[in-house]
Parts: sequence; C-alpha cells; structure tokens
Amino acid sequence: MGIPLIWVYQQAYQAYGHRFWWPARTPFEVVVGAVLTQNVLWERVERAIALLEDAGWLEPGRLAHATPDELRPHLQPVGYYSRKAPLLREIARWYLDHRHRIPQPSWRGELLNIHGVGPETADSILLYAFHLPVFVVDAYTRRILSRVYGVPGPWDAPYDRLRGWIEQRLPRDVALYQDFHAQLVEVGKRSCKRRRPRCSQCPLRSVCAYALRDGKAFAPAGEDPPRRSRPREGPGKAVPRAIAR
DNA sequence: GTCCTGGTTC
DNA sequence: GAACCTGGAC
Repeated sequence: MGIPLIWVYQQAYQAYGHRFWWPARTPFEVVVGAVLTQNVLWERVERAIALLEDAGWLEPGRLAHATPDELRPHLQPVGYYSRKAPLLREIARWYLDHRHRIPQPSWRGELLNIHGVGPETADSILLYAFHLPVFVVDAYTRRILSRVYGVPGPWDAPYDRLRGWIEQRLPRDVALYQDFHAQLVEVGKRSCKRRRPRCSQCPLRSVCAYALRDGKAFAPAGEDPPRRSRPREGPGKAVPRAIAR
C-alpha cells in the first residue's frame, strides 16, 4: 500500500542532505533536550539549554542535585516548569547510573518508568544519545505520513503501533532512523505545517497523496491545495459529519 | 487580544 | 478531555 517508506526518506534527503541530528554536543545534552522539547518548539529549547549551560547545570552530577527553584529561571523559555524541573533532576540521576554502560534495549522500560518520560522522550534518548535502533515518532511524523499516504493507516494509532509500522518498513539502521526523523522534522517545519502546508515547496510533493490530490501533479508555486478552516490529517478522512450545522 | 502549538499525565 | 506553559501567528 502506497509508496515505499524509504522513498519518502530519499525525497527529503535529496532536498536537505544529511541532517547530522540531534543538535547537541554531548549525549547528556541530548537527554536534557529531549525533556525540554516536550510539547515545545526547538528554538525555545535552545534558549533554555543556553541558560542552563551558563549556570553550569549541564553537568549531570550537578543537575542530579538541583532543586526545582534553582532550575526554574532557566526553564522559563520552555515552560512546564513544575513538571520539567523535577524531571530533569530525576533523569540526570538515571543518566549518571547508565552513562558508562553498554546501551540495552531494556533501558526503554526504565526510562518509561520515570514520571514525565513518555515514549517519544524515551526513544529520542535511546536513538540519539545511545544509538539504539528505535524510530522516534512525533507530531511531525504523524502529520507528514498521514498526508503522504492518505486516509487508511496507523496515523492516529497509539505510539508503539505507528513506530512498529515504520520500523517494519525500514532496514534496522540507527543512522537511517536518526536522519529520517531529522528529515521529517525539517519537512514539518518548512513545508508540512499543521495549518497552511506549503505543498508547492515540499520535497515530498511528488509522492504525497495530499499534495497530489484532485489529480494535480502538484499545485504551482503560491497555489497550495485549497482548504476550509483547517486541513484535516489527510484528504478524505471519514469524519462522522453527524449533526453538522 | 485571542488562537494555536507540542508530549505527558490524570 | 483537560491541565501544564510559552511566544509566535493571526
């Protein structure tokens, strides 16, 4: 069903080149960034990381003993202070316990047991800090794949089901997983926006059901697919029209 | 000004 | 389905 997933990657790769993600200098910075970026755009994460670094909190040994009040001012750019401050301290402790060990798939369960770490955060850490082969699924992934492949698919399915769908269709390759996720982020930020996607400039336009719908090769520049109030997650999503007024 | 965004928990 | 938060888009 649909085009091979690897083609989607190749289309983006041809446009953007290798992304060399995750944007962090150390594995611990990956861990911190994975927490900070929960529900937050990366630009704000960068500001918070800079604040944390200037104050010396990017040392896992120090962060492991930070109090929420000490972290609060540095977390201002990313918000969610009440959740992320205690979480940073706890995940720093977990990192101290693991940083010199050989990464194990069982670490996923350990991370998920930390309050405030969900599947995306756990997988980001495993893939980018520890180079374990888990595909990171985020909002960009769901949105882009739902548009590229059209209606039927696990796009709204629970996290692990979509992750499995993706991993089944790709060679089990850490570098590919890393760069593919990075490409999806790039496509999501530049073109496949939630509102008003810019299909005419999207590297996936030639393989995307959403950009290709209505039989057009793709909309000419400046004429992206028409939409009503907001684009659904795919062309023909059978939403129960129910008591539409 | 108000709306909208994005992971996780309850 | 709402709460947690911010700052950019409208």
